[in-house]
Amino acid sequence: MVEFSAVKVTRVSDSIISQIETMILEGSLKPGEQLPSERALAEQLSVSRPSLREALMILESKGLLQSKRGGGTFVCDIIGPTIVEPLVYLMKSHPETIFDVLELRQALEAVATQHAAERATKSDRERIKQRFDELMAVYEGGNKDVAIESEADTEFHLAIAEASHNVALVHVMRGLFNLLRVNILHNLKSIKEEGESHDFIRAQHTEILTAVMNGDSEMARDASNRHLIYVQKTMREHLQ
Amino acid sequence: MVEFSAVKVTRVSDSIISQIETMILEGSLKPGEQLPSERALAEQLSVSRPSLREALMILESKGLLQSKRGGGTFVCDIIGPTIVEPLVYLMKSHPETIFDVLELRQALEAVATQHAAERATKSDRERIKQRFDELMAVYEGGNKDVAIESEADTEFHLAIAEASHNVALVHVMRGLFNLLRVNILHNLKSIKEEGESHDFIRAQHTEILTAVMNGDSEMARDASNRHLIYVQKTMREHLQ
DNA sequence: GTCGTACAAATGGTCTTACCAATATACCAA
DNA sequence: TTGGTATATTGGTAAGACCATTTGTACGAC
Repeated sequence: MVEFSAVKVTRVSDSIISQIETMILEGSLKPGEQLPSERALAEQLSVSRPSLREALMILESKGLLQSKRGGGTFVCDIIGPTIVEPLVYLMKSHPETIFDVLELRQALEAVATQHAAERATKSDRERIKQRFDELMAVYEGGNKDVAIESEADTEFHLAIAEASHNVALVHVMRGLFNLLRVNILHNLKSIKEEGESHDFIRAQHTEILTAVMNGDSEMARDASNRHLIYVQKTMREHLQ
Repeated sequence: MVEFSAVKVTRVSDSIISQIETMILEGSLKPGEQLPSERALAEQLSVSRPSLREALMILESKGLLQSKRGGGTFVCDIIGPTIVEPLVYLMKSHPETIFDVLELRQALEAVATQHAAERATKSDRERIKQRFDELMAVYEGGNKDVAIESEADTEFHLAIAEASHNVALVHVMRGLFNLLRVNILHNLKSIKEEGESHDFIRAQHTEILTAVMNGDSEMARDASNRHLIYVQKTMREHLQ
C-alpha cells in the first residue's frame, strides 16, 4: 500500500503571511517601520488586495502588525517589550545599573561582531561600510549635535549586529540601544566634547570595521571588547 | 472640561469575530458543527462576504474554525491554547529561530558564568550549591517529568547568573529562559530520554559548579560554552 | 515671518460583483 | 454493488468602486 501525503493546498494569504513573518525575523522589516500601502504591496506581490488584507489581518491579530486607518500599516516592536522593558523601570530608579547594561552590551556586541566577521555576506559588508562612512562624515563635519552622532554610531553597530544573522541577537541589541539612547544621551554629551576621546573612539570603530571586512572573527571580537571597555571606562570617569 | 473617550472605531470583522467567539464559547456552536455557507452567513449578519471572510480567517488562525474548500467551515473539536505572545508565535512557525536564541543564550551564559566565578559572594555560592543539589536530586530520583527537570535546570543556571551581580544580564537571561521554556519543552522530552545525554549534561553541570565555586573565571566561561554547544548540537541532531 | 485653516492626496475599511477550483451529492450505467 | 459522471454548493481569488480618516501641503490672515 503506497502512502499518499495530502495534496499541498497553499492559500495565497498563507504564503504572504510566512513571507512577511520571515522579513520581520530576518530584519528586512524593522520594528516601527511602515509597510507599503495595501494597493502597492498587493501589486508588488502579484496578489489581489483582499488576499493581502486577509494576511495583514491575521498578522495584526497575532500582534506583529498594526494598521491605522488613513495612516498606514506598521511593524510592531515584538521582542523589546518582552525582554528589555523591565530594564526601563529599573534604570529609572537605579541609574547605576547603566553600567550593568553596558557590560551586557559588551558581551552581546562582542559575539555579534565576531559572528558578523564569520557570516557577513557581500551586501552585509556593503551596508556596514556605508554606515561607517556616514559615521565618519558626521565626525568630519564637526557636528555638535550629540543626538545625530549617537544615531550614526548606533546605526553602525546595528548594521554589524544584523550581519551576524541571528535574529534574537539583533532584536535584543536593538532594544538595548533604545534603552541606552533615552538614558545616557546627556552623559554622552560631556564625553563627546573631549577631542581626545573622539579620536580614540574613531580609531576603535575603524579597527572593528577592518576586522569584520577581513573576516577575522577573533580580531573582531577583541576590537569590540576593547571599544566597549573604553566606553565604560570613560563614562565611569565622567560620572565622578 | 468634559472628558471625551476615544471614538470607538469598530471594524466590522472585529464585531463578527467576537460574535462567533461568543457563540462557540457559550455552546450555541458546538465542536464539529458546520457553519452556514459564507454567502448565507454574510446575508444573515448583514455584512459583505469579504468582511465576513476576514473574520473567519482570523478565527481559523486562532484555531477555532477550520475551512475546507468546497466543503464548508467547521468548528474545531479541540480548542488549543491560543498563543498571545507575538514572539512565541513567530518561533512556533519558524522553529529555526530557536537556535538563534540558543546561540544568544550561550553568549550571555558564558559571560554570566565567568563573572559569577569572579564576583560570587559566600551566600551566592551557598545558593548555587543548593540549586545544584536540588538538580542532582531530580536526576537521582529518576524523574520522568520533563517540566520538573527543566525547572530545576533553569533555577541552577539563574542562580549562577544572579551571582554575576549584573541585574541587566539576569533580566535578559530570565526572559530568554521563559522564551525557551514554552518552545522547546516538547523537544527536550526526546533528548532527556536518552541516558547517555543525561550523563553528559550532568557532568557539564558539575564542571560549571566546580569552576564557579573555585573562582576560576576562565574555566567557568569555557565550561559554560561547552555545555551550551553540546545542548545545541544535541538538539540539532534530534530535530532531524 | 509665523501660525492657522482649508483643501487635496494617500491610506485603510467596506462593499459589490464576478469567476475559479475543490467538494459533495444525486443520478445513471455496467 | 460498484464506479463514473454531471451538477450544484462551497470556499478561494480577483477586480473595481466608494467611504472615512489621516496626513501633508499650500495658501491666506495676522
